[in-house]
Amino acid sequence: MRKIDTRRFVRATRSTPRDINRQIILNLVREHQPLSRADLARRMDIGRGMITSLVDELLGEEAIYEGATVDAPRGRKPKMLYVRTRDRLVIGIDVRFSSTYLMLSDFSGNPLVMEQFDTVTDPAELVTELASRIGQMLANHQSAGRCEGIGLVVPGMTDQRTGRVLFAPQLGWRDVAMRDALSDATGLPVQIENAPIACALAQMWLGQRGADMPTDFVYVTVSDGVGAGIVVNGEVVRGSAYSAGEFGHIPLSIDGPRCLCGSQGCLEAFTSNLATLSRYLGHELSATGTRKLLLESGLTIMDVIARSRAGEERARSAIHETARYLGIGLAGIINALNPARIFVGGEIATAWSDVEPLIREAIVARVLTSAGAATPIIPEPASDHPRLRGAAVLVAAPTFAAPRLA
Amino acid sequence: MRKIDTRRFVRATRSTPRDINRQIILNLVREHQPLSRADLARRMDIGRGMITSLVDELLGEEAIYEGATVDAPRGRKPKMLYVRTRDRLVIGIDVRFSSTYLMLSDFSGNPLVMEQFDTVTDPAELVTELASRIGQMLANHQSAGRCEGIGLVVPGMTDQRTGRVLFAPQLGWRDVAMRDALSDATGLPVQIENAPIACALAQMWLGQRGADMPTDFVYVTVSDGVGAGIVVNGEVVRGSAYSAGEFGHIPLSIDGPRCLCGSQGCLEAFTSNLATLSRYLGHELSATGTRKLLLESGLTIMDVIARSRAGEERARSAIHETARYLGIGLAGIINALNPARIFVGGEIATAWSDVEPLIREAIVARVLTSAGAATPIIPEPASDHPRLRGAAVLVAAPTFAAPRLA
DNA sequence: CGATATTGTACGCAGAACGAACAATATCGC
DNA sequence: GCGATATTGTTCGTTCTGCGTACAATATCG
Repeated sequence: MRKIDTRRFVRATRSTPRDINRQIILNLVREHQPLSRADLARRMDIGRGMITSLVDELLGEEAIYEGATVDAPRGRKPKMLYVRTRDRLVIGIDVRFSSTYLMLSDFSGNPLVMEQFDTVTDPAELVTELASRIGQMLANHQSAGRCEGIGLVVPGMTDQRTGRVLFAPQLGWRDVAMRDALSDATGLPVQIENAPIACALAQMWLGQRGADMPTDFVYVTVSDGVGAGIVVNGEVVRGSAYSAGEFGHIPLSIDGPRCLCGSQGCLEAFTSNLATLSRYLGHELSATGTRKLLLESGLTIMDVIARSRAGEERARSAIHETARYLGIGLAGIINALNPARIFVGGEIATAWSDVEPLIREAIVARVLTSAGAATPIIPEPASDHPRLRGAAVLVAAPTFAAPRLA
Repeated sequence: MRKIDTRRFVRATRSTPRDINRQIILNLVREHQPLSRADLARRMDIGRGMITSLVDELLGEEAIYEGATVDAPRGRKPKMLYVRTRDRLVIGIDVRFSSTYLMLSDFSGNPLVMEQFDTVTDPAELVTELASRIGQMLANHQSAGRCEGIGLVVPGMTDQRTGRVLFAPQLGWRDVAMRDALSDATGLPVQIENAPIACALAQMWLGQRGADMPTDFVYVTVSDGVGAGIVVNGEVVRGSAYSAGEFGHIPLSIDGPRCLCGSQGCLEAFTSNLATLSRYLGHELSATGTRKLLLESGLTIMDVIARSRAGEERARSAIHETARYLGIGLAGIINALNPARIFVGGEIATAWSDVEPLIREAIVARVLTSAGAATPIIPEPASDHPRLRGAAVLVAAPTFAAPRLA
């Protein structure tokens, strides 16, 4: 039950039903392909004539294509329909603290090439570097299809409307007009998005087909910081000032360790990779000190995970403590939002069999309802490149999204 | 950008544009009345002919009515349109731990009568008592209009679909089919809802007209428990198992005081009325002990607030500590969801001038962004009867809601 | 080889948006 | 006082499009 916003509603016109049904067909084909026209008519409870007309429109726009006629037990054999994704290309970009990742993929997020280079933190220089690499990449794969846009994922708050990065502490960016800069440099449309939200979008649009993706879920990313992409009622939560999902800074223990944000006892101060590392090193977390120490020791979170698996007690205990605190944080999410699923991304996903029981234990101890305590927690390894897949979705999804109405 | 759910979509038919535009007109009149047909045509960017046709339909259904023709500086004088709410009645019911409140109101939530009686915790007996009182109430006000339904608000988790109260700890209810029982006993349609969500709905539909109600806000209720009604993208968050909004049980301090839920250091264990009272009494919070103690002493939270305002130091400090912890909890909400506003309901709203600075201080200390730290926190006194207004909305709002589509 | 089943297309009807013309009702300039 | 102008609300013909029916195409089965 939604209230109509009387200041910015979208009224219906004569072509509204057509737009809606066209989009439904497109999505049905996308998720249940191959489908014949008759299949669509049955699923939509509509005449086959109507389907013919709408499918012709989609075929004309080359949004879908007709495959081979297929065998049937009786009667005329149907011609199957498929969405056209293979030759519609997207550039996905994932800017991270140390490295920037670049991917050329199709509309389904299947990668054609991937590149990686050291992040240039100056925005103008980064745009130049990106534009040159993108030009090269597209030139090398001209035959694969036409590139329809660029999806740029940054570790920070973004404003979709203006295309600006509002604040990205890891890169030292504040109010940078990245979308227009990159768009001007490449001549391609650019979409920008915050990393955890991009991961959530990737799950929403590219998550396991067949099984149904719920309309309420949360994607928690644990890396240098801790963030969340929240999906409620099938839509992403951006917040009124684009800062929703800063999940790392909910309080866990008000007189806990000092957090890099300046506050105290934030979830992030217990469970971020930096927190785990400083716990392992027996060192207090601090903005300058910890990074310096890590740079000197050359130690990464993957090392600690490896040592833990190899049986080193100190590493094991550092990881386990992180898991316990993460479980407490997830319990808070479950009590507050009751999502159908929680995805956990980041390096900790590679040690899942070790940490999962501890996370679950903390959840069971703190979640009010038994249904909530059983919420599936699903790890997503970095090898799936969720951020880059999310970047691709930024460009591809608007084609398939429901029309905004009323 | 919403993804279409390919399993339960709603396809458009020939009458879909009409349904949508009809509903937009209804809402425009509701929120900006009085409006003429020509006003509507301008606001909707549509021909006046179309408006005539749609308005005739609404007039036929008696959803709106035509008022007097009004003066204009030039030309033909317009006939103004108004929504019909005065003679469409609703029974609102608010079941609480000790008392149950009953209200007969119109579709705008304006009360005609209010009653109050001691809560009967046995569901069957309560239904009998309610049915008898409702029958009497409607008989006494037959001339005021027709009653179109009952809105029932309970302190616990509810399932809209089946009309069952899943769990209401204060009443000791578990899986009780309240909707059907009350509907059978009264012959009226019944809607049930959880208390904080009902308060949020009341704000959404009946909040200050003129000023625009944001599409993202949170209503936090602080009474015996602490709960939240969350509104995101203009829709209420119910959660995948109907348990969203249990905000009282997010962790504040993992080795804090024991909470009645069995866990430790929940927000509720710091800021509920029971927590404040036991802090004032210098007593530890416990499920049986605290209630017993309060029953013996006869002390209520309003007493403590009164003593605090009168200058009693121990009361002042108990209230102030509650305010500080509440601020930390609200900071967590702001970091996680970034709502445009937060409403705070419950007895603490009556001491707002005392607690507001402390709440704000805690928020400023813990919220990441300056925009977030400035989030308006708005108290709503119990005298506004938010739960009962929410109950009325449960029945009235579906008439005005946007049609579900795609 | 006709009966039956199924897919996809063609076509006529009807519902509704759209736009233009028109009737109703007022003020203003002269 | 009267025509020019402005504004509101209605009517009506056009056009788009959903919807149902009929039909063509294509296959299997008895």
